[in-house]
Amino acid sequence: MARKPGSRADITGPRLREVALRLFARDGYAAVSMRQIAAEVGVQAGALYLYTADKQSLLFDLMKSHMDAVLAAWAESAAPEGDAKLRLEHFARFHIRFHAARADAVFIAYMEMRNLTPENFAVLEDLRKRYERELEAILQAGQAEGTLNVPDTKLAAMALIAMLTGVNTWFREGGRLSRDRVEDIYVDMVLKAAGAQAPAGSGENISR
Amino acid sequence: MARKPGSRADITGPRLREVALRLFARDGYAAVSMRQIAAEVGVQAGALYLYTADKQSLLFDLMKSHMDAVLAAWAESAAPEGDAKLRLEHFARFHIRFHAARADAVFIAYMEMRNLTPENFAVLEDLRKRYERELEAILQAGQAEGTLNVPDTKLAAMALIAMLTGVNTWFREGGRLSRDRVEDIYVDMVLKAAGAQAPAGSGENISR
DNA sequence: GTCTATATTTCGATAGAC
DNA sequence: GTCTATCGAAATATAGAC
Repeated sequence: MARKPGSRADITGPRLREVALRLFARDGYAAVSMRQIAAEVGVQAGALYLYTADKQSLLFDLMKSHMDAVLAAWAESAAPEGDAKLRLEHFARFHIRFHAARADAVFIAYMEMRNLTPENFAVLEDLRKRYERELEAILQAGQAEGTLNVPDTKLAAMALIAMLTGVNTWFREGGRLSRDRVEDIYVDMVLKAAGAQAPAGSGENISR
Repeated sequence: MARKPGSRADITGPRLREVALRLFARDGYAAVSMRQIAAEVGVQAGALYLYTADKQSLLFDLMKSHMDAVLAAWAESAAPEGDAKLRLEHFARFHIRFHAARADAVFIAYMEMRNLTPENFAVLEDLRKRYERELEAILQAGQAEGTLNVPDTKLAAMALIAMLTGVNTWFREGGRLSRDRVEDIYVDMVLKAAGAQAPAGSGENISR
């Protein structure tokens, strides 16, 4: 079986990124070798260096692309204005849905921070904080309005994001609860944790 | 400077474990070499194998010891009986305090699961679930009493633990908020998220 | 653009001297 | 019990042929 001598740069580039994303998420950056990635892409290890300067740049590009995508999607998410309770619910639903659709990238984005060089770490840290501040602004507005009640907006933002991102650590499609049901339950807990006055009927099971 | 030829097994064993815990937490299991550990312990790499069968056993022992310690400390924590709200507050405070005192072990315990062999993974997974079930039992009791209100006890248990454990990702001694203040804020959010009726005065800042 | 071949390091783990 | 020395495998990355 003769090997293909032709150029396939247009598909090898994207393939490299998608394979690396999957393997880094499954086994961890440090545990995955360039040879493993190359084998799954279908090229030799040396060929990968046509598409990435080195292994570190590959990790950084994946993580930066993810954070850029999160912030861009949030900016385009048609957030409601006014009532902070509605804005908080919108944020929670956005976060859960966006992150559910990109489980591998999410996992890498917060598991592999320590494998970044200091310079790359600083860039990602800044993007992450920018996202946190979006939530914090909602909590501050709610506090000012009196529709939300959190003891400390900065701390609450981190706590709520930790809770929401935690969905990814256990949720599997086809389990006991549907994706929509899980989303509703988390939204309920987030609103309560943020001190939103319980909506009518919240003493019973939430609808659906 | 002559090298010590004598036996120091009594201190090298514990030193190995404490160095490995610190380095695994900082750089990740896969990124730390036995040579690095040996260098910090102050022995040659080969000498480590007198105290551990291999690198995998070293990781597993650290993780299992941690989970055993969590469960033992919880069992001895003098949990109150009766009112589920008080039991939930006790759990939250226990969790934050115990985990704050063992940040490295906590970090490893949930970051390095994927680096365990399947057999070792199963053992740790079981211990982790046992701990989750302690919280779930409290939530179920509160649901039955009517003092707590969560849409799904199993899911709420995971969500609350994710939120509480998240403290470790950002808290540093000497920051804007004291350890006790952070604990109070998290307890407040946990109780609210679990649907505990707000205590008198919770509309203002909590005391302290 | 992809290949083979390889330079260079470093890895986990072991053997045998003392 | 710790050392030196080392095995065999695998790592990242590069050089040069085609």
